[in-house]
Amino acid sequence: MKDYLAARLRAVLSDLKGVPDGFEPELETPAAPEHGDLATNTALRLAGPLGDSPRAVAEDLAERLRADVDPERVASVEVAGPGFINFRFAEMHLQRGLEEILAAGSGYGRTDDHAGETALVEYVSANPTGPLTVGHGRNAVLGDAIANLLAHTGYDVTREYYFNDAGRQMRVLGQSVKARYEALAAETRGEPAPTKTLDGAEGESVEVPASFPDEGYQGAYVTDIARALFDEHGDALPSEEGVEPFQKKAEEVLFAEIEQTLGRLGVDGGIRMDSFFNEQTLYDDGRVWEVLDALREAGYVYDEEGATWMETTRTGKEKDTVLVKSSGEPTYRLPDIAYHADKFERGFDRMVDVFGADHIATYPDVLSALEILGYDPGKVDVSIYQFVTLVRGGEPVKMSTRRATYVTLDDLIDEVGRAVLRVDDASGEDVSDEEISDEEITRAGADIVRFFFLMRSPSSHLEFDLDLAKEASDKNPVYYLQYAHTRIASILRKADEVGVAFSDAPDLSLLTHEAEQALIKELLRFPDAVRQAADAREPHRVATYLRDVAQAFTQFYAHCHIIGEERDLATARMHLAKATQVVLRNGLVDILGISAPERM
RNA sequence: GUCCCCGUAGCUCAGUGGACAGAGCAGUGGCCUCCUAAGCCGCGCGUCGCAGGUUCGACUCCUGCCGGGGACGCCA
Repeated sequence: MKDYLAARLRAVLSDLKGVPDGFEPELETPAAPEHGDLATNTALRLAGPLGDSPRAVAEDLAERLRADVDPERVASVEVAGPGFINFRFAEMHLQRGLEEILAAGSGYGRTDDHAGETALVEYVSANPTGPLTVGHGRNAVLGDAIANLLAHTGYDVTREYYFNDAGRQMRVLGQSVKARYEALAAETRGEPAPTKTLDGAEGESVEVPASFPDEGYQGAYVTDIARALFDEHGDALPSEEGVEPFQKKAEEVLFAEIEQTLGRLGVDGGIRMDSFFNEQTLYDDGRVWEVLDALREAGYVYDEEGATWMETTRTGKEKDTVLVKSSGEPTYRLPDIAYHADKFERGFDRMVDVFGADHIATYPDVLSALEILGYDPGKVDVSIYQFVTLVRGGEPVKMSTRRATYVTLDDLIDEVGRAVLRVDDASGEDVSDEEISDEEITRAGADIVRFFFLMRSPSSHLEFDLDLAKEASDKNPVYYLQYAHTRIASILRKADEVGVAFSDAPDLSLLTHEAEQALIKELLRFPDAVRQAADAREPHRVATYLRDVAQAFTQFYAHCHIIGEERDLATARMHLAKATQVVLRNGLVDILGISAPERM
């Protein structure tokens, strides 16, 4: 409808003299229902250029539009306030819209705005140095939902995970595992293992093997990996030579864990990446050096103090940036540039990077380097999200990966899932009436975790209130949406039992109640809501929208019955309920990645 | 010091330059012989951090300041 009215406005405006070139009419859904179903500010914006008062321009435009517009779609065109033009939908438009929703089914909400275009969404991208934490969770869920949104606007989407298994971090991890392994081997031989003390969590001291790196990873998982190696190989692994076998085993174990965690974090197999891109390949095939040469040829690179620098002062930064250290080893920025160049070479029309706020200072370098290399940085969107604070009992939980004071995503899913299903945390015993499986805990936990990550704007610091998340009550906002879906499922089951059936030709004109009309209008906004969320890369807009849908539905539910009503009315209302279910399901499952249960 | 994000109801947060600023929770008052009350209907709740500016119109854009968080490395 928005598109239709925008087209009619453009047509009417083309008859007028003095309209600025490239003028695009704007249409919005007014906050107050008495201002109609859609409104435009066109007259206000054109009053100046046309040299007339806004009211007069509005009256003129409204007059022309009334003659132009299809009366089966638009019931009224009125001028109001300082010069707004308010449109009211015709009943026939609502009926047809409802039919379209039901006909489209799981395809409703999708548009072909970007049909034929490809997009790459890069997210998670955590190096395998430990389990995924709550912080990674926001990245993973946000990236996944953004990828879903882009797919809904027609993009052919590739989901990619970028990692580096050859850098300093991984070497330190390998050393950490090796130290634990050697201590384990010594202990088994009954030899004393020398130890030393490091700073651990919250100012406490931690005793570690003497060979443990000062910057080593203190998490228990490191010892688990060492133990696994010891169980496999005994103390046969060379203790004097390199860390390769330890690093390799750690990577293998941790990557398997990461994939498993991602697999839990969503409906239908969870988050599944299409591709894992190893930074190391950029070294192996020399691409890193090709990029450096190209930047040098373009005149943006110089050598000083044994290091190689990029003149980022020429691209708007305070300082120049080191690309290659005096050790001959590139900083991470150079492979980042090469990686993005590779994305361009693969021919994507649109590239989205989902990064935490700590990357905010680095990506401008990558974008300006790309521009220097002749790529269009406008094709890259960097979606920055702010950090997550986990709040338990009103107090923030402090986290550090290295010192092992993190909360893993797995633990978060488990803790929340167990709590809402009332499985006793300590014993794992069900304290509810029914047997509860691990799958159910995962689903319940993941639904809530995903929703909490997706209900806020990415630019907003996210306060994850564990106590609220663990409440299986109306306080927990995700249930409001799921409950509306469940309720519809329940009604449709019941209606079937008493013999109210869907019809090929329902009389939808019977849906005249205020609550019915409001609900239909809400449902018809879905494609536009998806489009706006996709364009902004902001999934929380879908969550906000779905809340409005659920609310419109429960109001309809409170006022309008199905069972017990006259047959034709009952049938028409069933169709409306079904259409609502379609929207809730498509939004929850296909975009937010949250389950839409049949029963609760 | 420079840069980025945030500052909206008691709390957590929505709010595409528009018409009297919204939701949930918390508070409070009603509503289950009726398709799940995980619900519905009321009530109260605001110097939209402060001060300027742009605009017919600013919570929204610009500048400055104040407060909270983060980034500024030959770490990733």
